Amino acid sequence: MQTTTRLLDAAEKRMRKGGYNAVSFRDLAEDTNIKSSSVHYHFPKKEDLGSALVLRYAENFFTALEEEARNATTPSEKLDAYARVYRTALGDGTNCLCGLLGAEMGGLPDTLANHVRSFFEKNAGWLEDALPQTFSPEKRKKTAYALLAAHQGGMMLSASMKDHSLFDAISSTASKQALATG
Amino acid sequence: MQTTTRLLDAAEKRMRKGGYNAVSFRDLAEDTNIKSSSVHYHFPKKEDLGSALVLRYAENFFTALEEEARNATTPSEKLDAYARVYRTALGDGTNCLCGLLGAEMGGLPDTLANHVRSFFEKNAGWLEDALPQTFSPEKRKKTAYALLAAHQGGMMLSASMKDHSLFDAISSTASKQALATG
DNA sequence: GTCTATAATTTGATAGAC
DNA sequence: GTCTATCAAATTATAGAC
Repeated sequence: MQTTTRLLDAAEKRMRKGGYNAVSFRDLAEDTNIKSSSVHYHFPKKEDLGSALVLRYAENFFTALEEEARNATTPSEKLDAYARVYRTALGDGTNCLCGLLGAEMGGLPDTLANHVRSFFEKNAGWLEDALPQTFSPEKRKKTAYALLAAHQGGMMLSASMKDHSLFDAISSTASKQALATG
Repeated sequence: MQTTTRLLDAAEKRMRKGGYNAVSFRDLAEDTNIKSSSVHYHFPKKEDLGSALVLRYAENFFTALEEEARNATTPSEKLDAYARVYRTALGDGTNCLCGLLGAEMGGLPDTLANHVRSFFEKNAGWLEDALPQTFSPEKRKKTAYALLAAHQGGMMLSASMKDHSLFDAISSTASKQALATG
């Protein structure tokens, strides 16, 4: 496997545990069995590493979402697909990379922060499109952000309480409510 | 004002921007015009500082919640009071301290992590009690965590998108939905 | 692409004087 | 309680050889 990929894998694993400042070039060097100076060859500045990580994460996320929602036709099915992608990302119990970085936003380099905001905006946009066309545009926007907040909050809570079933309960409750209040 | 208090104020301001690892003893020393060695007198280890900070934050939160909900009788009024406390905490646009630390949970000292979990549990407990007694206990628990997730996620999103109105929209949407689906 | 070597800075923490 | 002085370790980053 490509060294760049292995570095991003190691960085994602660490960053999703403790955040941006919990990752060091030396840690990644040890994880991948190279020297920290070699890490700088792949990512000159830490900000470069962070940006690449968020961009890859976002790309993987929306690719998975497209795949998961391929056969979904109703809003309910689409929201289920959305929930499954988050649930898969939760995986072994780590928070969403962008949820974590979003929380640390005030301490991040600008370009990195913008990539994270972009991830949220694209999430909200996808959800808006997934909601019933019978909803007004304003209602769709509000509901989309409510769903995004529920899934981000649910993932953070589930990871921090070490209780995966919490996410499922929160996700299904929020989705059901979103469609019920047509 | 007490030095300990000024230190906690400075630490909270910094930690709510960039997280646990974004706060250093030297930063706090400069903020309060003392030396970093003096900061260690008040908080021997960084973990002590973090724990004291979370405990104070939680205490202030539930004191404010009790006060805000004093005259609330209906579930709707209670949820409004809950939302107002979060909205006040959002204040100038910084995330909830426990929401941020919850996201970083995997990189925190154990005692600190437990204090954060306790904050979430108490939040959920309060919400369970606030919901209509006509709801089943299981439904109250599920709905309580959905509301907690919505407010935590809403605060994170609102702070990171620099859009305060986002929180209001998310909060009111979630509360309305929670009570509508009786 | 990876290495050795190293610089410059930051960080958590302690000893002991006042 | 606060200070000076200091330490050991960690961290981001660069120069130059292979």
